Formats: sequence, C-alpha cells, structure tokens
Amino acid sequence: MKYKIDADALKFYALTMTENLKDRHSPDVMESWARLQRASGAVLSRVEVHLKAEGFPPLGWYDVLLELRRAGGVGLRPVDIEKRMLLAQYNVSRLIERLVAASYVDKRRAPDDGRGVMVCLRPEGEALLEKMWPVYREAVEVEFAAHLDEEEAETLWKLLGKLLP
Amino acid sequence: MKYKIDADALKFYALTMTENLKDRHSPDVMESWARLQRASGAVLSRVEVHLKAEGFPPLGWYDVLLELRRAGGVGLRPVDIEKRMLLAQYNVSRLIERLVAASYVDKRRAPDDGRGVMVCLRPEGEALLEKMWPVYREAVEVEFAAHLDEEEAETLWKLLGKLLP
DNA sequence: TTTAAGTAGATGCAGATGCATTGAAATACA
DNA sequence: TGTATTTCAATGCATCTGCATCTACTTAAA
Repeated sequence: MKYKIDADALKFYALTMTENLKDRHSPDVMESWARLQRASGAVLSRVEVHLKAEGFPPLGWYDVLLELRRAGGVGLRPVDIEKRMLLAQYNVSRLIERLVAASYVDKRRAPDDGRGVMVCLRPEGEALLEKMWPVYREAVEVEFAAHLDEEEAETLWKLLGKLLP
Repeated sequence: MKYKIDADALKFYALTMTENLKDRHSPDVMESWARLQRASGAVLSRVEVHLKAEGFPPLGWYDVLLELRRAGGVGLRPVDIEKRMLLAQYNVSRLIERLVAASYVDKRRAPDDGRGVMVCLRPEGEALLEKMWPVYREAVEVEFAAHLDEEEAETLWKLLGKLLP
C-alpha cells in the first residue's frame, strides 16, 4: 500500500484523530440531552420539508387524523387527543379548529357530557391519511431509518421509553 | 413548547408501555421515530417548566449565550450560530434581536465581511448563564438524567449522533 | 338542594415561527 | 473587467403558540 501525504490527507488525519478522541471521551449527560434536542429537531424539520414539498399540511395534522382513525367511528374527545399526543389544551383546540375548517374532521356534541365534543374523522381526512402515508413513510425512511439498523432503532426506542412520563 | 404533562397522561403512557412490554412486540421504525418526537418534546417542555418557574427566559436563549461564551471575546456570526444550533436563518436573526433588546449580547459589524455582523456576549449575558446554570442543570437531572444510567446516556448519545447531519 | 370545586373547551392578546422576499456584499466566471 | 451567482442578514406578512381567562357543564360536599 502506498501512502501519500498532502494537505487533504493531513486534514483527514486531524479530523479522524479528533473523532477518535471524541469517541474515547465519555459524553456527560448534558451532551446526551443537548443531542436529543438537536437530533430530534433536525430530523423533524427535514421530514416536514418532504411533506411540504408535496403540498401536505404539517405532521401534527397527520398525527391527529391517525389517532382519530385508530379510535374508529365514535371519534375522540379533544381531551383524549391532548393526552395521547402530549399537546397543550389550547393547541388541540386550535388544531381541531383548523382541521374542521379544512373539512378533514367533524365536531359533534358529546352524548354523555354537555361540556364536551366528539371529534370524528371525515372521509376527506381518511383520504388525506392515505395520500400522505407514502410520502411520510419515505421521508422517515430517508431522514431517520436509513441512519440506523434494526437493532439500533429498537435500542433507541427502549431508551426513549425511559424518558416518557 | 407544545407538550404538557399531567397525571392522566402519565397513566396513559404507563399503560401503553406495559402493554408493549407484555406483547414483546418489536417496534418498527415508525414507532422509534414517533417516540423520538414524543419523548424529546415531552422532556423539553418539562425542562422549560423549571426555567419558567424561576422566571428565566426560554432554553434557546441559554443555548445561544453558551455558544457565544465558548466562542470567546470575538463572538460569533449569526450564520455560525445557525449551523451550530441547527436553527433557521430567520429564527437566529430574531433571537439575536431579542437578546440585543434584553442587553445580553452586542451586535457589531463584522471586520472582514461587509455583509455580516458579529454577535458578542455582554457581561449581563454571562451573568444570566451563571444564574440559569444551576436551575437548568437540576432540571435536566430530574427530567432526563434520572431516567438513564451513565451507559444508557452514552448509548443514546451515540445513536442520536447517527441522526445528525 | 344549594353551594363550592373541578373539568372541558374556546378565545383575546402578545409573542414566536415559517415563508417569501429584499438589499447589500462577496465570489465566480466569461 | 463587468456580469451573474451566491451568501449574509433583515423583515413584512400570515400563521401558530403560550398564557390567562371565560363560559358552560359536571361532580363533590354541606
């Protein structure tokens, strides 16, 4: 094998050494924390770019519609959406407002509670889910899954589970 | 932030986690993805609650000031802050605007580039870092670190590294 | 039953974010 | 050199979020 020393090689060497040092260095917990925020934010925004590029609404819309589909015909109370998605009450209220305006869901009076409403998926919402799914899936594949093997994804899943309430 | 935690949400998650464990179901990549978003959002909002409770500004302010301190006296270009923190350009621009208004940083003309500015930490900013640090550290300890041991935190750090650009 | 306390959901307002665009300066390039 | 392209940063505008509060209804308690 032949080695050639030039500026680029030196630069590469310096970089790898730095990387090696970084690897040996055990990151403190603040670095893990910071990276959790950076990485999840970065990947989310990249996934959202895919959706926007195809003219789709934000991911939050998809998530709500998906919960509604899982819930079946009776729909969900806003307060349930709030708990499942860990959203603030006023955000749920306004997200639903937008979904109603866009005709993706219906809002009905809750049968057993005069204060509440039931939010139900409309066929238009179901159709949106269908149309968004392949794009969403592909985006997550490219921006997230492609960087992890099966086992890593599962490890990540387990570790993140420890952080959930 | 848009995540809000309460006792019922906690119960809901405890239940779903238990079920998942019972099922011994190997999560697909979408579940890892979803959990990344849920968990990081949930923990972030809980950490922010600590800061707000003590009357401190949002975490983003701290992060920028910290980068500026690391950069030393010469300061940083907005475009560098943008890259380090993975923020959108207009968000950096406006965050700096707020930090200037709050007297935590200075904005000077960049010496070697007529288009640019240098953002420099002021003593007031340094003081804010000092005051926020114990609260921030404690918040991350309680809401994040307490749920992971040393090795788990490092594994998480490594896995998340694969997702960074 | 009457009153008090709690819960579901909406909303006014202020502040933050996203998008598109602008102006100015640097760089590329013919 | 002169023109085209790219980069840095700011901003007008619309939308979204966070906070506090409000109304309406339910539940608990006397």
